[in-house]
Amino acid sequence: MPELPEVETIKLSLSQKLIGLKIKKITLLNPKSFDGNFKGLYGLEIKTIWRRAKVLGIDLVGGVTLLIHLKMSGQLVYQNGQRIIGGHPTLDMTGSMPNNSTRVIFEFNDDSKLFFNDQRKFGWIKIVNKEQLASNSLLKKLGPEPFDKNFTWKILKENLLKHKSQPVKTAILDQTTIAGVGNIYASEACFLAKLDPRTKIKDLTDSDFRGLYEGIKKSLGNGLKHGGSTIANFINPEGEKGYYLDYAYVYFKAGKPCKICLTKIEKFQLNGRGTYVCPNCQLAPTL
DNA sequence: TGCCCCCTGCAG
DNA sequence: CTGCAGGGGGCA
Repeated sequence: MPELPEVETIKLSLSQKLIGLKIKKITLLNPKSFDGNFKGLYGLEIKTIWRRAKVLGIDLVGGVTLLIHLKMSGQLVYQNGQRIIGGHPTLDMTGSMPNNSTRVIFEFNDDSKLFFNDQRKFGWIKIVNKEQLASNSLLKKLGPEPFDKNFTWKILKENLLKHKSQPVKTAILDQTTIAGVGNIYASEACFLAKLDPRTKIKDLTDSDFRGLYEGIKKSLGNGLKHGGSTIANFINPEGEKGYYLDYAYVYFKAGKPCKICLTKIEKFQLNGRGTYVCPNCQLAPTL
C-alpha cells in the first residue's frame, strides 16, 4: 500500500502517540509477520520514530530498532482505551480491533495498543540492533530522499541515467534511483512532467529531468498534504483514509476526463504494474 | 533487466 | 471463474 506520503503520515501520527510509552506485551497472530525475539522488547521505551523510503523505524531505548515495512496492504492502527476508531472501507466497518487482518498487537504501559494489520501478509516487522541497522541491505541500497535539501534534479538525472534503456516510470519506481516513490506517485509524476511513462531514460532531455524532479516532489507533497492515498487498505493510525486520489490527475482515473484537457485517461500495464496516462497531455513516445 | 512469487479478497 | 491491488526479493 503505502508509498512515501502514506508512511510519512503514519510516522507523524505515531510520533504524537507512542514516544515515551513502554512496550508491555506483544502478541503474534501471524508469526511470519515478525522477525526477532519479541519478548526481549518488554519494558523498553519508545524513543524516536523515523522514515526512510517506505520503511518505518521505531527506535527503542537501549539501541534496538523495530523496522516496519507495510508493503501492499499493511496498516498501523492505534487504539487508546475503549475508543472505537474510524472504521475501514473493506475490512471491518466497525473499526474494532483486532480484526481478520491483524497480524501483530503491541500493548503499552498505559494499556493503549498498536495493531499491525496486513491483509496480504507481505509486510514485516523486524528487530535490529545498531549494527544490523547500519548494514541492512534494503536500507543501504536506497537512493536519495525526495525532500532532502541536498537532492537536486542533477542527482536525479545521474541516477536515472544508470537505467538508460528503462521506461521512465519503471526507473523512478526503483528505490535505488530515488527513495519512496511507488506506483501511484510514479504515474502522477510522469503526468506532471508531461512525459509518457514508457519514454526511455535515454530519450529524456535536461528539461525532462527537471520536470520529472518537480513532478515527483509535487505529487509526493500533494499526497502528504491530503493524508495519503486510499485505494482499499490504507488508513492512518486513527483509522482514517487518505484523500489524495480525489486530487490525482491520472491514477485510478481510467475512462475519466483529464482534468486539464478532458481527454479520457487510459490505463495499461507497464512491467506488470497498472499505469495511467492522459494520451493528450503525455505525448506517446516512439516505441 | 524482466518475470514470478509471496498472500488475501474484491470486482467484474 | 479470472484479473487485479500502494512492494520488492530472487531468479534466470
